[in-house]
Amino acid sequence: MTAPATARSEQTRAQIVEAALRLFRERGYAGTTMRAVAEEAGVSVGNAYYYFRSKDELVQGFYDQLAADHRAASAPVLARTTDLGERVAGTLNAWLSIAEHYHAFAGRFFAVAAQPGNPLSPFSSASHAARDAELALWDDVLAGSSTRIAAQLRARLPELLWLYQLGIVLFWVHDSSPGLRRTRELVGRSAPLVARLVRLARLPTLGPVVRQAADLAASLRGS
Amino acid sequence: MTAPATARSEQTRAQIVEAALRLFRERGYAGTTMRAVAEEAGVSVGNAYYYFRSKDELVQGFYDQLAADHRAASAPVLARTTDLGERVAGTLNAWLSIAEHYHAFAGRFFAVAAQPGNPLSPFSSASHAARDAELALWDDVLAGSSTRIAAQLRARLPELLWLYQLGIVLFWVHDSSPGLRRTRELVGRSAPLVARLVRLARLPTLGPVVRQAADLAASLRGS
DNA sequence: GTCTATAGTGGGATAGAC
DNA sequence: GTCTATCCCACTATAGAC
Repeated sequence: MTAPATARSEQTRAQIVEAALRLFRERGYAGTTMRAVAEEAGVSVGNAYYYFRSKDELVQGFYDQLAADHRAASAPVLARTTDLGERVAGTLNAWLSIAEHYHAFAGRFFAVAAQPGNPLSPFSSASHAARDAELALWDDVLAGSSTRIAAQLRARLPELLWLYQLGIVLFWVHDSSPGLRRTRELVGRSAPLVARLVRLARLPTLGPVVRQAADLAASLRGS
Repeated sequence: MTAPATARSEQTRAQIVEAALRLFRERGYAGTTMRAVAEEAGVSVGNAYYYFRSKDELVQGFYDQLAADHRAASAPVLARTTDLGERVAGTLNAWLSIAEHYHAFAGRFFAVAAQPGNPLSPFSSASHAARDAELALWDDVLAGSSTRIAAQLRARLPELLWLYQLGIVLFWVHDSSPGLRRTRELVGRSAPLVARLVRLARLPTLGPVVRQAADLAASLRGS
């Protein structure tokens, strides 16, 4: 992070991000120049680069904002029900609602974020704050549910659900159906399935598979 | 495709792709300029753009070549064994072997390919030839195996395995371990698990889950 | 440490002549 | 199909104001 802590710089930084997001929405990512962002924010180009090393990095603001909003938007559902399927679906739908506005340029954004080595990658250490927040959210989803979970699985599950979320996001990015109907449908169908699988994992017959899967999940760490 | 059919243009096109891939390997994607590609191929910049609408689109050549090579590289394993786990692992390892050379710039490449609307997206209609080839390959993997497969699942399975492959590729792209050890390990651990799950799907207890999962897979089509 | 202004480089992409 | 010339913009450099 290039984060200086003074109130003054915080404000300038926020202005720039805000201007950028507004222009991205209006003109798309490619159609928005750094000159335009700087002008819209009322700062010089050099100053914009003082806060963000590249145009790509401007979307970090979007990234951060999204992670914070997600938790807030999920709170109501998590307070309302203890059914795991509903909690999972609700958490994903909350994300879809807050991200909806940015669907048009999210593709470009996630393409940038998907690059290894890019600080915006969800796997990079620069994103670890946002990732940790999401993992904590998924832990809450589990903690408040009435479903009993196989012990082997419990520790790994927030991470697996986060990966599941990334899959949904990937689908969402490519979804051009009106009103994002297809993504909503995918959430509606997959969330109960996920909940069912978590429940099934307690079956003795499935012990070995679950163990194998848990080992696999463990070996994914530290990428 | 922008494909004119004359022998002359075919050749020019091939020259450009060849030059591009060589330079990508040597200098990486960002380090390779269109000017350099054109010069290396012995054509003008404008001419390079006549064949490829953007620098991104240049990697289509890589994409096509990879898909074709994959089938060829998989043939030996598929001829050698009928064990599903080994066939799956072998097919994935074959891909890793041929793609190894390009690992350094593959990240950039797949980031581009992940953009919706981009003709390089594995889900785009422009890539349907390469995708169909991969699906056919996965169908062969299943067809030549000794594992009996739940009927409901059989038709969807090539597609699901292709998605599984995309997941592996995504991991590979972010894998910076020496010799790509971690991806190899992931394949070694996950392939038997996949085979086991396919086998388990025949259990009567799992009927409903499998049906639900198959429905889900069916609803994914047509993205 | 925060910011402006300005001038410059390099490279992706395009227009239009041939 | 191919070229040359040109445009545009991300990004850098610099010098200085507060």
